Amino acid sequence: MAVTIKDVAKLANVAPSTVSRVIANNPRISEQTKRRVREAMEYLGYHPNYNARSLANKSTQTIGLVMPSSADKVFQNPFFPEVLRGISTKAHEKEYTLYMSTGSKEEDILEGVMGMVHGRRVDGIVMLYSRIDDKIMTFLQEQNFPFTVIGKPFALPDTITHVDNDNYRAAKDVTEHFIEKGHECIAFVGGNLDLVVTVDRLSGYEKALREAGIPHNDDYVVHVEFLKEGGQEAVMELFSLPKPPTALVVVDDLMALGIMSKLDEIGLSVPEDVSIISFNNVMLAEYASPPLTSVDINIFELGYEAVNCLLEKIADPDAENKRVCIPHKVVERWTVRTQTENGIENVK
Amino acid sequence: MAVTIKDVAKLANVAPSTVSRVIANNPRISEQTKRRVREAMEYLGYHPNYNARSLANKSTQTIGLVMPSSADKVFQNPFFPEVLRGISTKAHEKEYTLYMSTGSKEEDILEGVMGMVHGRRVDGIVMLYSRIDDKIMTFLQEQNFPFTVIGKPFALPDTITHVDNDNYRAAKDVTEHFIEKGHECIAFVGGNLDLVVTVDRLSGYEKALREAGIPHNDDYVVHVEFLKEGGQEAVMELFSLPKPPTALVVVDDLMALGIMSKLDEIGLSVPEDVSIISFNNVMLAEYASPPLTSVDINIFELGYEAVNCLLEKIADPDAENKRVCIPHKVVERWTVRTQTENGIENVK
DNA sequence: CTGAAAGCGCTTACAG
DNA sequence: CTGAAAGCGCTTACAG
Repeated sequence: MAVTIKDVAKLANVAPSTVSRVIANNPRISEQTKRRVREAMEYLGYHPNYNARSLANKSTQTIGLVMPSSADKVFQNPFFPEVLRGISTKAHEKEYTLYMSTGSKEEDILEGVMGMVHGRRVDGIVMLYSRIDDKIMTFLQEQNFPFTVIGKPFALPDTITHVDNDNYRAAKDVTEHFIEKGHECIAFVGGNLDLVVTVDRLSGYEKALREAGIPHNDDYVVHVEFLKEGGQEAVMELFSLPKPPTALVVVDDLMALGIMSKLDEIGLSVPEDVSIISFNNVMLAEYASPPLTSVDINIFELGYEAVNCLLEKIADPDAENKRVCIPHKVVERWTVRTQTENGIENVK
Repeated sequence: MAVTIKDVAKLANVAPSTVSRVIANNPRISEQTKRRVREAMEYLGYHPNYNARSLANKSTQTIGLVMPSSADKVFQNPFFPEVLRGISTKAHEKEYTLYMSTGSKEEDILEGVMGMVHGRRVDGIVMLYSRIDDKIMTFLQEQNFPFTVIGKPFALPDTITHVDNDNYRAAKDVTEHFIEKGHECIAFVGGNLDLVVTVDRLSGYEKALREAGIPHNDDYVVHVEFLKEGGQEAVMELFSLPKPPTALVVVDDLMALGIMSKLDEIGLSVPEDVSIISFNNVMLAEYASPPLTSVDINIFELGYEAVNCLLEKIADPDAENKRVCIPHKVVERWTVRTQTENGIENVK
């Protein structure tokens, strides 16, 4: 069997409890015995058994991650590696480790999450997405288990600590940007309406139009599954309209790529015929042709802060729930042009 | 405190050991008491504590994942969500859960892995990449800890169970495909030479050339970091050559996208001026303009099989190490054309 | 500053 | 078919 605290204790001529204390670096142990014990640990190649530790002190030093269903198209979005990077970074800093949900149906994932919390496998959970009426979120809240969500919880956002962008504001900015450039036929291509981020961005878009006195046109709002296939559908719908839009607010970079590829196919060019701004500013945006103007939502930061908040919550479960807002910034590249009565004026 | 096996035992009027047995569905317990115990569990809302269980029976039902450094560009490759999907699927089937490495320097990751194995946090590990002289792989092997790698271990591949494509063959196929189409100036754009996959594909490429009697040209082999930036560098190098290539074997789809975008910039068109075949057949390949001809390496399957093998290994640690080879298939789209003395013949 | 003891919540021979 | 007991490897009051 592996070497245990007892073996170390014996060799160092102390009690197991003393060994435990030097592991915890308890200040009440003399430097001398600490040294002796440490030598023994070194010599024997001792490593603590985390299961035993967790069982004894009721803390696991690990946080659970709830991803969207791996069957879901969203899962493929480069958003996830990037949030993961943020999450992983903060977790590593604080010496927490990561536990991942599995399963491809919501039921299965929920079961897994129940296992995490009831089985005491994790100290807290971060949800990497936020959708309306999510059973997992509901469960976590019922259990009063420490958790944090990336995105805005739809119901009772004040009850749940979350980190999000101001997606309403961001979409409004983007839409206003188009308006300033002279566009009036501005369409919104949204993703799954279950995703809170979609509804927030849609309201921002609508608000900007209203403020500018541009009548809302139902035909200009289309919702498709995230990702590229969706982009293509969107093009079919929008550009068979009698009066197609000249500018597109697209909720996701990948979708925008899909749109651009389809546009190309039907002989329309970006930005000459249609301008596009999308969201996320994923690496790919820069390498599209032409490079995509996109809203950088600081994905890394979203992940980083989400575990930061979670850790605070674990340390003090009764602390007030908070909302942290990660700033966004539109990164201008080459998919927006000024709209004039007839034809190209300049490309910006 | 949470409800434990003792509470259930008391309510059901049996010994804790009996409860434990009905949880394990031990056939020696009568159906009657099983029912009684289950009712008690249901009534009390009992859930087993996994830490206690793991401690007692020395098995965690979880597998550890070693990802490349999150700081590494490779991490962003859509390859990873897709392997993860395969991994997650098989793990879920067998009721295993997933544990993830964190950290961005190799040192840190190694430390994390040491924690996993020594701390008995996982029953086995799958490495999601394979690079030359990898400390983590060496460690795992020294410890004789059950693990499996996706890709081919560089040293002593017979000693380590792994699942891989026949990358040598695949690259050879692709190169021969170009040769059949009349190309002679065929370049190879590889990734990081530390990655075993790069060296395998390079040899396949070289072999095909040799067999066809095409002299090897050092200038036609360039290595850059995976992903898009790399693609752009590659273009600069290759197309400032006195005699630039007419066909490109590109080791990764994203890199190919970068290449295409750069080619576009300098006024060369695909496939008219240069043909491209890349690897992975990631979703994006289909939506490039023009859609990329790419080698589908069955990423999902790689992940799925990797955990399958791992589970076998955990069940029988002394079983022979094996290599499973996942088939590949080139998916023809629109980036390859037949090369003639002068100009376009047909696009295929 | 250190030790003896109890306990964390399970599982698993051993007995009957 | 079921129970009593020991044990998995730690931690943490309690005492001194």
